[in-house]
Formats: sequence, structure tokens, C-alpha cells
Amino acid sequence: MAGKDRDAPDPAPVLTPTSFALLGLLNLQPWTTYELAQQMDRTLSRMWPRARSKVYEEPKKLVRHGLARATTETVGRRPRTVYRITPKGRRALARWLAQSADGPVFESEQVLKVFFADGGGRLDTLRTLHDLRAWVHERTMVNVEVGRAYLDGSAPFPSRIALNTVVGRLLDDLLECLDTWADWASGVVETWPDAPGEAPADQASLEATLRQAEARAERWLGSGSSPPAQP
Amino acid sequence: MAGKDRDAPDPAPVLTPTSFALLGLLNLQPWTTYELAQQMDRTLSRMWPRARSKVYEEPKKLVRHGLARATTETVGRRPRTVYRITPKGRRALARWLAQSADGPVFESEQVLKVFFADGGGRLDTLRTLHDLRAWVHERTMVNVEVGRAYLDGSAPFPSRIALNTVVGRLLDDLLECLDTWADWASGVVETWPDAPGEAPADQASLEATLRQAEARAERWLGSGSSPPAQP
DNA sequence: TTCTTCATGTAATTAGTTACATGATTGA
DNA sequence: TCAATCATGTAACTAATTACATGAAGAA
Repeated sequence: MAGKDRDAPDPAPVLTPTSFALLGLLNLQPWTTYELAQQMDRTLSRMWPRARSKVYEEPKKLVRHGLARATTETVGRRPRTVYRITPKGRRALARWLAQSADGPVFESEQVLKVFFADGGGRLDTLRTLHDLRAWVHERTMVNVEVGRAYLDGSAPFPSRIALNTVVGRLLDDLLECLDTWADWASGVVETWPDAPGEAPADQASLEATLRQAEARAERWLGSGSSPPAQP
Repeated sequence: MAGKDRDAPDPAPVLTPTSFALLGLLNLQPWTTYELAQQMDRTLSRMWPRARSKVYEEPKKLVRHGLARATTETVGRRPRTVYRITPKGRRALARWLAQSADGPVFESEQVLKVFFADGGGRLDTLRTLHDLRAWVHERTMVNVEVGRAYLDGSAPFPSRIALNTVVGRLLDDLLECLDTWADWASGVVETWPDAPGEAPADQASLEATLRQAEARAERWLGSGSSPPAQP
């Protein structure tokens, strides 16, 4: 009941993961809000997608908490704000990183439509799967560009290459997973009758999925499933 | 500017994908709100996660639009509501299924923390990866149970087995993807110095990811990337 | 008979998005 | 010099979550 806001005694709205996402960016360097918005699109949106306008709210919160400082420059007659992290901000970031976090969220209206495919026709489902692959392809093209930029050294933040390699691997694996599935699913759906509600069971696929899940469960239990060593 | 609400002339708040998610459930059978809530947890939450309370709002919208009917029973002195889809509702569902939808959303505070690992220590990152695997394992256990129930015929909605097999495959593949990645990433991070900001580049991994993305792009272009046949 | 869990909702709050507005810069 | 795009924000709205409240049923 008490002890909930030890480090933010009284002021300002509470800090959310979105706040820390911005704080994490500020930990790299000072940014203008516009630059922050670009980083949101290019990087954060892949693992923590939020609307651009957050870029104008969250840093204000950070300032109220003393985790960042805002300095105002001008471009012509317009003011522009540059944010930089404070030492207190770095400490808060470190504390956040030490806390545990919620599990991932996956949401997809397209997959939802496949799930309810029996309310429509077979072609609807095929088109939905096609759209999904097209979407994956768009993202893939970006990944290819970014990857090449890192390899030829033209990418910004060369010092973050190790981190980006690790996270980038996951993001591309997820795309690969979606693409492979959508391709496979299209093949399956093509064999279906026109009303997906009457599609025949595919016992073999079901068994294959179950085996995959069982094997994964064993891997985890077998590996001890113990947390990393405590100091 | 006009023609935006052809089929819902004037009343009631606009239908969102969440409304159609519920409508999709109603297309299977009539449900009480409590049963709908259970279905949300068990199935929808994997591809369209929403809070329980939506189950009490969205069906009301559907009724106002004439897509569902509510009948009131009583349990003791308490009223209970049962919702059923109407013919108009089925048509609306079919129309929704024929429309295109947004791409998937992936969001993960844990991955965000790995991305900003250089703000903390190596052990923080390892613990985060461990937590992710633990989360995956929980979900995996559910998948195993559900898969077994389908195979031994004890699962509800045996007629939906084909659909569930297809969608279930994706959901399990995503878990597999996360688990495999987190396991690999743990191995990588273990070789890092205590300050993840100074981790060395891993050129080989970067190249491998790039090759995967390039191969995927070619597969898509090579396969014609054409939409399914139009009537 | 009391405690716990199942069941059924409503209300308050908030996180997030969409829409709007407008100055600066660039290039045709 | 005009249009398009880059840049910088604010305000209104709403989808969604959290907290609350309480009756019914079953178990101890």
C-alpha cells in the first residue's frame, strides 16, 4: 500500500514503460523531439509501437521527474526543444532495467480473420494471408537496408551494433516466422472447400505442433530453467 | 467523405475490430457474457488481447447495430444476458472478413529492455531473457494441454479443428521463435563484459540475419507476390 | 455458516491515437 | 513564388484498463 513511489515523491504523472522507452533513447545522446520521433518510427516501433505524439508528452514527464533536462533553441522564429538525460535519469533507467517486465503481446487483426474464417469464403482467407505476406515483405525490405548499412559501416550508432544485432535477430526471426506460416497456411487453405467451416481436420499438422510444444517444454525443464546467478 | 457508414446509418458507436472479434465468437454459438469472457482468455487473447470488461461493452454495441440479440435469463435473483448473432450480424461478419486489415503488432517490454541493455548490467539482461523464456514456457504448457485435448477428442468445438490447427500452428511457432531466440541471446550475452555497452560486434550473426532477410525477400518476389485469383 | 470461487456487471481513470494547426526549408 | 515536404507542437477524443461492488454456488 505504501512504498509505491519511493523515488517520485509527489509530482508528475507516473512513469510508464513508454516513458522509459524514451528515457532509453535519451541515454544514447541528446535529441530534439523530431529526432526522437524518427527513432520511434525506425527502432522502437518494432518492439514498443506508440504514436508520434507520445514523443511530445513523455519527455515532459521525464523532466518533471528530474530524469531529463529540456533546453530550448530556436529555428527561425520557432522554438525547438532538445532533451538530455540527467544522472538521476541514468540511475532510474538502470533501476527499470533491473525490474521484471510483462510478457510480449502479439496482436493481429489478420490472424483474427483467419481464426474466424468460417464466417466468410475461402478466397477471403487467402487474400488475408496474402496481405500478411505483403506486409512482412515491406518490413523485410527495411531490415535488409538496415543490415546492409551496418555491414558497410554507414549506419548511425556503430557502437550499438552488438545490441542491434541481438534484437534485430529476433525481429527478423518473427518476420520469417510469419512469412513461413502464411505461405504454409495458404497451401492448406487452397485445399479447402469454398466454405472454410467445412474444412477437414489435419491430424498430422496438429500432431506436429503438439510435438514442437512438448519438445520445447522439455528443453526448458531439462535446462534447469534456473535464473542467472545472483551476486 | 460520404459513404463511410453505409450500413450503420446513424446510431451507436462505430464497430472496431474488437467488436468483430466478439461477433466472430457469436457466430459459433450463443454465449453468456461469462462464457464470452472465458473465450477471450482462452483463444482471442492470443491474437487480439483485450480486457475482460470489453465483453460487457462490445456486445451492447452489436445489439444497437442489429448484429446480435440479447436475451435475459435469471440465475436466482441475478439477471444474466445471453447474446446470439442475427442474420444481419452474419452478413456484417462476412463483409468484415472481406476487408483488408492492418499488419500484426508485436510489443514487448522485455525486448525493449534488451534493446537498452547498455543502460544496465549484464545480469539484468540475462534475467530479462530468463523471464521471457519462463513466460514462453507457461504459454507452452497451455498449448500442450489444448493440443492433447484435440487429439483425444475431448476439446470443445471439434468442428473448428481445422481452423484451430492452422492458427494454433502460428501461435506455437511464435513461442518457439521467442524461446529459441532467448536461448541463443543468453549465450551471446554471457560472453559479454559486465557493461553491455562495450559488447563486441558479432559480424557473423549480423550477416546471417541479413541473409535470412534477403532470402525471404527473394522468395516473395520469386513467387510472383500476386494476390489470389479474383472472381 | 462461513469462506472461497464462480459469475455479472458498472464506473472511474488513463494511456493512446487522430486530427488539427502552422512555421521553416527546399526545389521546381 | 508556389508547392511540397520537413519540423514542431497542441487539443480533442476514445479505446482500453483498473478498480470496485455484489450475488450465487460449492466446499470445509
